Amino acid sequence: MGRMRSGPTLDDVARRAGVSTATVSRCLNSPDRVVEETRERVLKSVEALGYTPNFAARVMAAKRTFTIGAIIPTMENAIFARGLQAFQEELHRRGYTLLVASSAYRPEVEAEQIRALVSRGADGLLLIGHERPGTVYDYLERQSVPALVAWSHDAGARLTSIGFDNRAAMRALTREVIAQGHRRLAMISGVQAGNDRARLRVEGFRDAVDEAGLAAMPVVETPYEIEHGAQAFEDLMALPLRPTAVLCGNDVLGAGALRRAQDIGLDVPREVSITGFDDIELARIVSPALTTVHVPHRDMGRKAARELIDMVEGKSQGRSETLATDLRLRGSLCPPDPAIG
Amino acid sequence: MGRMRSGPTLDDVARRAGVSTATVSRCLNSPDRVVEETRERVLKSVEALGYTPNFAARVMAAKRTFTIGAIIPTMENAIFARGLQAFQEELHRRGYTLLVASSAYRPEVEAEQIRALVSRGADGLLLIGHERPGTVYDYLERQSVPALVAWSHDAGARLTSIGFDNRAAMRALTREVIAQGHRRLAMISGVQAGNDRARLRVEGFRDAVDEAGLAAMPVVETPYEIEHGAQAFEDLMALPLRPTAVLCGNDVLGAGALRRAQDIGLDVPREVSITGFDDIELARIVSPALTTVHVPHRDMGRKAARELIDMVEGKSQGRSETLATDLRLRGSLCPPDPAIG
DNA sequence: CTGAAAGCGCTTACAG
DNA sequence: CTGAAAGCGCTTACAG
Repeated sequence: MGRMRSGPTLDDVARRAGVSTATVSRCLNSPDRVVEETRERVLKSVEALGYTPNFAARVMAAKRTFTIGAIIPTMENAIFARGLQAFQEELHRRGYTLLVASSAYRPEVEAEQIRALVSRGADGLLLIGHERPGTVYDYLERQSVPALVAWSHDAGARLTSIGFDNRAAMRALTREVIAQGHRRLAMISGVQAGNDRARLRVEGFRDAVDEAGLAAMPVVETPYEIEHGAQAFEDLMALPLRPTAVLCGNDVLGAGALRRAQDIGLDVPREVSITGFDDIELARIVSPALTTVHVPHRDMGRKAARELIDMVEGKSQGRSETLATDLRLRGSLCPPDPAIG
Repeated sequence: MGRMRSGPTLDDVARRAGVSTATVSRCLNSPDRVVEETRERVLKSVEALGYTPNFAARVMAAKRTFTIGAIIPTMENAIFARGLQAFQEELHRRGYTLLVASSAYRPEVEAEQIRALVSRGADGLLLIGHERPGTVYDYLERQSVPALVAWSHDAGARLTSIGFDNRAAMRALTREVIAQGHRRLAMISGVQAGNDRARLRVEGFRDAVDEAGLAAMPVVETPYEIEHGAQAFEDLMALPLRPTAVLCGNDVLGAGALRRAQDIGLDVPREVSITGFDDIELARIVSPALTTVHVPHRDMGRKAARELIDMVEGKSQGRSETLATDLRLRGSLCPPDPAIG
C-alpha cells in the first residue's frame, strides 16, 4: 500500500559526481564552502538526476524545517484571508514556507491540527485567539515550539499576541450607534464558546449599553455564516419591541442580516441600522455598505510573521503588541427614524 | 539558531516501560500485535512523558505520511473554499491530514509550493487546473507522487482530473443571455495566462457569440478581484456602443461590476445585465442576486479526495470525471430594454 | 576544501 | 508476543 518515494538520493548524486555525500550536502546548503569546480560538477549531477532532498531526512539531521504552521478557524469566508496573505508574504520574504490548516472553530480539531503541524516539524505556529484547553499550551511548551496568537490581544495570556482589543473596538462602535440616537440595540454574536473575539465583542457591546443606561436587549448567538446571520436578524425583527439597530459580531453576519432585511422589505438604514465588524471586502460590496470596525489585517499579518520568526530564531522571547482599530461609518447606519423610535 | 526539538523519544518511552523500542512502536501503530498488559504499561509511559512521535523519523522509516497537499491559486476569496472544505472533510474521514498552500496565481510560486509539499512527504497532491510548465509534471512523475487536478476537466491532460467543462458551461450561459434577446455582449475575464479555467470560459463565450452571428465585443482581462471587476465594468460602460450584458469570468468580478454599476447610477438589470460564474455565496448576497453558473463545489471536493486517496493507496490508476454544472438564473439578468437596445 | 563516520528517531523484516 | 539490529537519507562535528 502506498508509494515508496523512489527519487534519487544524496548518495546517487555523490556517486555520479565522484565526491562524498558530505560535499553534496555542502553544495546545497553552504555552497561557498565548496570550491567552484567541485560545486559545478555536483550541481550538474543534481540537475541530471532531478534530485530533490528528502525533507524528512534533512529535518531529522538538521532539526530545522523553515516551515511555519497556521491554524485558522475557517477558510470558508474571507475573515482571515487578508491577514494570512500578508503573514505568508512576510514569511516567504524571510525564507519560510507557510502551511495552513483549519479547525472549523472546533477546539478538538484545532488540537489535532496543532499536533499534526508540530510533529511535521513546524518551527513555529500561528494561532487565532487565546481560548483553548491548557493542555494545548502544556504540549507546546513541552515540545518547545514557539507559538503566537493573532486577532486578539490579552496581556495575561500564556502566549505572545499581535492583535487588537476586540472589546474596546466593539464598545467604541456601540457608543457611536448610541450617539446617533439609538435606544434599542440588539446584537447578533458569533458562537462565544472557545472564541474570545466573539466573547469580547459581546462584552464591549454590553459595556456601552450599560454605561448609557439603556434597557437590555437580546444578544443572539449563531455561527459565523451568512445564512445564520439572516435567520437571527429575522428572529430579532419578530420581537414585539423591535431594535432600531442590530450590531453584528462580524461582517459575514452583518451581510446576512442586511440581505434578509431587504428580502423581508425593511429599509436599511431608515427602518433599521445594521453594523458589522472586521471590514472585509464584503462590507463594501453590499448595498448599503456596512458600517463596521476596521481591523488592520495586513499590518497584523506582517507583524505577526516578523515576531514569530524572531521567536523561532531565538532573537525574541515574545513581544506582544496591540494594534489600533477604527470605525468605518457607512450607509448601513443612520439615526433612528423618530416616527419608529 | 533555531530550536532543538527536545521532546522525549521512543527510546525514553521504551526505557521507562522496560521494553524495546520495537514494542513501543507496535503499541502505537498496530496495538493488537502487543499483549494487553505490555500495552498498558507502554501507554502509561507515553502518557507520563507526553510523548509525540517525531514525524520526520517516522516518515523516513515508514515512507508514508498520511498527508495530502493542496495548492490553490488564492485564499483571498471564497472561490475554492467550499470545495476545499469538502475535500478536507473526506480526507479526514479516511485518516489523512490536509496541508494547504496558495500560489497567488503565479506558476513559479506554484512550482515552489509543489516542491515544498512533496519534499515534506505529501503522499498526494491536489492541483487546480491543467496549465503549468511540463517540467512540473516531469518532476511529479520522477518523484512518483500521485496528483489530481480539480476545477477543470481535460481528457488529453497528463493528470487525472475531477472537474467540469468550463467552456461548455460558459457557452450555455452565454446562449441563455442571447436567448433573452441581448445582442451586445461583452465579457470581463480573469487573467488567462496559466489559467485554463479563465481561457476556456472566454472560448465558451466566443463560441456562443459566434454561432449567433453577433458582432464581436471586447473581452477585458483583469485579475480576479472585486475592485478590478469594478474598474473593468466602468471601462466597458464608457464605450460608445455600450454592451447590454456583461458576462464576468467569475462571481467576484461580477460582484465588482454590479457594485460599480450601482455607484455610477446604472440600473441592473434594466439598463445592463451582469452575470457571474461559480455560484459562491457572494452571488446570492449582492442585490440583485447574480445570475451565474452553479459549480458543484462540495461534490467535486469530495470526489477528488476519494479518487486521490485511491491513487495514493494504489487502488486506482486515476479515473477522471466530468461533473455537470447548471445555470442559476437570478435578478441580475433580464431581457434588454428595447428603448436602449 | 573534502571525506569518513556518527547520529537524528523511527519502522520492520527476521528470529526466537 | 517481543527484541536485536539494520536501514531510511540526510547533516555535521572532527580530521586531515
